Order: sequence, then C-alpha cells, then structure tokens
Amino acid sequence: MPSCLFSPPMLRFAQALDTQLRAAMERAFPEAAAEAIAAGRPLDPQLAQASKPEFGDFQANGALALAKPLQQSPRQIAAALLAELEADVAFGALCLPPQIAGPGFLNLTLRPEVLAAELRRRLTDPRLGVPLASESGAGSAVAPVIVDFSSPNIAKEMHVGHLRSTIIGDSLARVLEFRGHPVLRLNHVGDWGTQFGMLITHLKQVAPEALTRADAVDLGDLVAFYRQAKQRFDEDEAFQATSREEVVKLQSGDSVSRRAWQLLCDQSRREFEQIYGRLDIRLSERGESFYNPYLEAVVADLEAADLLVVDAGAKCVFLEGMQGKDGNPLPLIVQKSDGGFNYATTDLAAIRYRFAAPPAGDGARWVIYVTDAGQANHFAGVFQVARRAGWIPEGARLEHVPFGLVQGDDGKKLKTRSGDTVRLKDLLDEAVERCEADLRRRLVEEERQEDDDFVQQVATTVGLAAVKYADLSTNRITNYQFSFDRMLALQGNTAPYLLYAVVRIAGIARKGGDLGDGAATSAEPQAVFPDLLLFSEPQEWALVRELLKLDTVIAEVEQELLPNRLCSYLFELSQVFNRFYDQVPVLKAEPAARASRLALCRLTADTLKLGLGLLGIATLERM
RNA sequence: GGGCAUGUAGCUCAGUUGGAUAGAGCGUCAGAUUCCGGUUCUGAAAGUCGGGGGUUCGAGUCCCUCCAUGCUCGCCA
Repeated sequence: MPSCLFSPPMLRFAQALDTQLRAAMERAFPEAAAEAIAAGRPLDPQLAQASKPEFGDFQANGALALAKPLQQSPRQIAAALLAELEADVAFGALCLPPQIAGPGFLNLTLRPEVLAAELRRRLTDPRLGVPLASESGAGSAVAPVIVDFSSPNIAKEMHVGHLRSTIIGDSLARVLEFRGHPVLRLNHVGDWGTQFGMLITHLKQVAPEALTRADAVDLGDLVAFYRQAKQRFDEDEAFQATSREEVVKLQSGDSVSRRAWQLLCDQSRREFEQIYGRLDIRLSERGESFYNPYLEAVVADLEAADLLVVDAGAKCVFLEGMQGKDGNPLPLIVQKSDGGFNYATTDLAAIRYRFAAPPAGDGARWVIYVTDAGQANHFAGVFQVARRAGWIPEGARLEHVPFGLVQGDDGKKLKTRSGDTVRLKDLLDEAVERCEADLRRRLVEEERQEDDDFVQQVATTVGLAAVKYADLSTNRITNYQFSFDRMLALQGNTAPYLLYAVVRIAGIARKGGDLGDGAATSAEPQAVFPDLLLFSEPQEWALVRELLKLDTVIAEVEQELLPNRLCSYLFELSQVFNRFYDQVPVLKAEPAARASRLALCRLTADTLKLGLGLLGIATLERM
C-alpha cells in the first residue's frame, strides 16, 4: 500500500510528517532501514490520526512493530526516533516536542500557530483546502468517470429501491465532480426487453390509443396495464408467443412498434423527471436500448476470444471460480437458445462501450455501478467476462458499489400497510408533510409569524434533506431501517440537527457579525479577518482541528466510495460547533477574539454548506 | 448444497493501513440557562463486539470453524 492512502487529518501536514518520520527512522536505524529497503519493504512509521484528542493530532505506531527485529523495547526505539525528530528543524517548525506514551506510541501535536495559519488560508480558499484530483497527482483527470445509478424501469413507478441508488449515486458523482473528475452520470433505464413485448401486445388489444397518442394514459394506468400484461404472460401461451414476436419486431426496428415504445418511454420519462427535479438530481438518460446495436458485436468478440460455449442451445461463457446449484460450472448466458439477448449481454455491451476509446465509446478509466447488493453475483460474472474479453484497459477501475435493503420497522423489506411497494413519490410527500406539520406546531408554540412561502420552503428543504441524509448516513453495504420519526428528529445524527447549526451561524450574521461572506456590507475576507487569528479556549481549538479535517475526509470518501464517512464528519463538526457556540461568546467577545471567532463561524458554515452540498442537500438561513 | 453479505449498549447505527480504557445518537436517570435562535450544552448508568479456536508484542478488525439472518445460484432485469 502506498503511503498516500492513510487518512489522518490534514493531508498536507500528514505527508510532510510521514516523510520526516521516515527520514528519522533511517537515521536512527541505518542498518535495519537499508535491509528493509533491500527487501522491498521500507520501514513504516505507521503514522495515523491520533485515536483520542488528548494524544495530539497524530500518532506514530511504528516503534512497536520494530521491537522484535531490532531486539529493543518499543519505548527505546521511540526515544531514538524522538531524538532524531528533535534534531530536524522542519519537524520542529511543524510540531511541538513529541511525547512517548503507552507501550511505545509517539504522539505528535501540531503547533498552534501552524493550525491557525492553515485555518486563515482556508478562509480565502473556495475549495476549503480540498485539492483537485489533478493536483494530488492521481493519474490523468481527463478521462471520464462514469457513475451508473438510479436506473428505473419504463412503465413502472420509482420506489424505495431506486431511492438508495439515486441518492448514493448522486452524492458520489458530486464528490468526484468536486475533486475535478469529468463525470458522466448515466441513467441505465430499463427500456428494452421482454416486458415491452407483453406490454405493447396487451395495449394493442385493450387500449390501442395509448400507443398512438401521447398523454392517452398516465403512468398509473401504465403500471396497471403492466401488471395485467404480466399476469397474461404467465398464464396464456398464445399471449406469450405474440409478445415474443412483438419483441423481435421492436428490436428489428418495426416502425409501429417503435413508435409505441417511444410513447411509453416518454410517458415514464416525464414522471421520472419530476422526481429528479424535486431531488435536484442531474442524470443523462442512456437506457438499455442504446446498446442494442452493439449486442451482436459483443457475442462476436467473445467468440473471437474463444470464450463462447454453446450449452443447451444457449451461447454462454463459463465463469471461473463460480459454481451453480449442483456444483456445475456457472454460465453467463449472452445469447438465449431462441436467439434473443438478455441483460447480461446488454451489461457487457455497456462495459465494452464505456471503456472503448472515442468516438466508438466513452473512453472511461473508471466505471462505477450503484445497484443493490443482490446484484453482486451478476456483476462479478459480467466483470469477469469483460476482463477476459480484454475490454478493460490496463489500470482502469471497474467496480460495483453495492447497497443494502431499505427495511421497515419489522426488519423486513419496506412495504405499505397493504403490502405494496412504497412509491418514491409518496414517501417524499410524506416526509415534507410531516415536516410542515411539525414546523407549524413549533411556530404556534414559539408565537412566531411566518408566511406560507416560508413554511413550504422550509418543509420541503428539511423533509427532502432528512430523507437523503438518513439514507447516506449509514454504511451503504448494510440494510437500514427506514423511520420518519428518526430521520426528522431535531436532535441526533439527522439532517435537521446539521441544518440548525448553519441557521445559528446565519443568526450571528444577522445580529451584526461580519462573516465576510460577500454580503453587501462586508469586504473580502482578507480585509474582514486579521492575518493572525488568535484562539485561547479549548472549544475554539477543537473547532479549528475539526474544520481542518475536511480534505482528509473528502479523500476518504472518494477512495472508499462511502458517503456515510462525510455524514459522520459533518455531524461531529456540528457537535463541536454547538459546544463552541454554547460555551464561548462570539458577538460579545473582545474585538480581537471576536474577529477570530467570527472566522471560525464563517469557515464552519462554509464547510457545512459544502459538505451537505456534496450530499445533495440544500441549506437554509432560517428554519 | 455452493457463493456473497451481515451479526457491536434496551433501540438505531459508527468504528479509517490490526494499536492505548470499544464510540455516537435515541431512550433512561441527574444537571445547566440574565447569553449570539434550548432544534442547545454538561454528566451518569448501560457491551462476553453472535459462539469457539488460531495468527500477532497487540484482534471488533486477519485466518479456521460453528450458529443465526438476508441476498443469490443457465436462458426475467
């Protein structure tokens, strides 16, 4: 593992310290260091974020691992390292004298003036210290990253299952975009395949107008027709045969079928767009049908690579290291015995196209699939075949980003009382309605007067924020229990709690605190805040340290593709800020302290807004 | 039966290359408030990290095994 992957706070300092520690180790133990380098495993100081605040900012654990090979006690080794570090002028400029603690940990604390200067620098940095990917030297940032997410099915309504993919995918795309990657957000909608054959066949018989006129039926009707069609398909062999013929017609470009299909897609698309609009999500639609022209080439490629086997009439690739029910090798079917293609073929065509160099493809170097964990096997198989076919360029990343189920209070898959799947639209509506009711109750209690626009605006923002935040704040791989009561709670790790911290800071600005944030009366931050920020209270230092962690957290989210890490950080930042706000006066402080404290407020608000923005969550000035 | 994932406080969940006494929120109990919005803050109780074995100076984290739960396993997507 390269050393740039560790994740203590403040990447820049961490990298400097890591270098200094390595040099110190080489000076302290030249023979062991030389041997280690010769063996291809240079001595590692094991620099990490301090596990507790009282241990400082960083800790180096390397001494413990060296005890055995060096035949010395860990504390002795730590002492030798410490002596070398104290002779290093650059280290002394960065850190206070290190402490040896416990069995042999070396605790490092950054100098207050170093922290204050870094904080001051961030006040004038719109990126808040987060480097662009191109600046951190991580490969070429020109090749697009493709995030494949949301992917609802035509003629079906979006439900909670699409919620997670949509929200997680959007957040990951935002983080990657912020880091400067060109991101292609692809909506791989289910707009192709057998279901259209049966739907069109059914509609031709019972509601032909739906296939020739836009708006003849709404999505709700379509969903009902879809159910009926599915039922007939399962029961009626003649219907099945007609449906299959219809699929063939559609796939071969028959104009009547094609037009009917187009109308169905348009109808669904309007519905999807409403949801995406509400959730502030941008997506480029590129459905399964897009890859139709490439399906035969996929099979031909696999044939040429000598991977295809015909088994029971179907063309398949047998997967390495995967077994089916009876212990037989597991095939990935790319062409059915009736000559038709299935979803594996489409997914293979998509991978092939996405990695292919333009203009024949997207030229991606990194492709991310955000789908539920139940598809892990499917993607493992598809990815394996794509690799063996040679479609994945050297050094490219191809990964499935799985997520768990949304469950109800009973721990089972979320359903309505009547047992149906929960429509996404209804779920969002309920969140906003509950927020509004709660807000109106509070307004009465606090005897506040607000107009309807304000109430609507706040309820919508908070309601949608709560839904998104609840989804993003748990580790995506585990199932999570959906609960309006928990996600809308005003305290705890919830969207409202975070939003309230932003509101408090806006309150300080309204009461006369100049945050230098571009309001008509304020000048640039350079003029508003002193060059030297002065902090005295422990609550201030805690906030300084928390604020400076942002760059590390973003790097971690990008590496692990785990938005919940960002949520945890923003929650902790809000807690540290609330402690500061509660215990340290800002507006009533002495002028020198006041300016520095306003700077903390300003950077806290900026950090929360930026972080929530990366989660796709809007903030408010009042609530 | 095979594969993958999950199992941490009463509940919902974190836990970053293996590191110091396992963390948070809710709930419970006990406190704070002339103050920038109390949607706040301080503190306490609460754990055999599913069980067992192993590797290691050190294991919630890695390995083996067993148990429980969920998902998945050739022509749906």
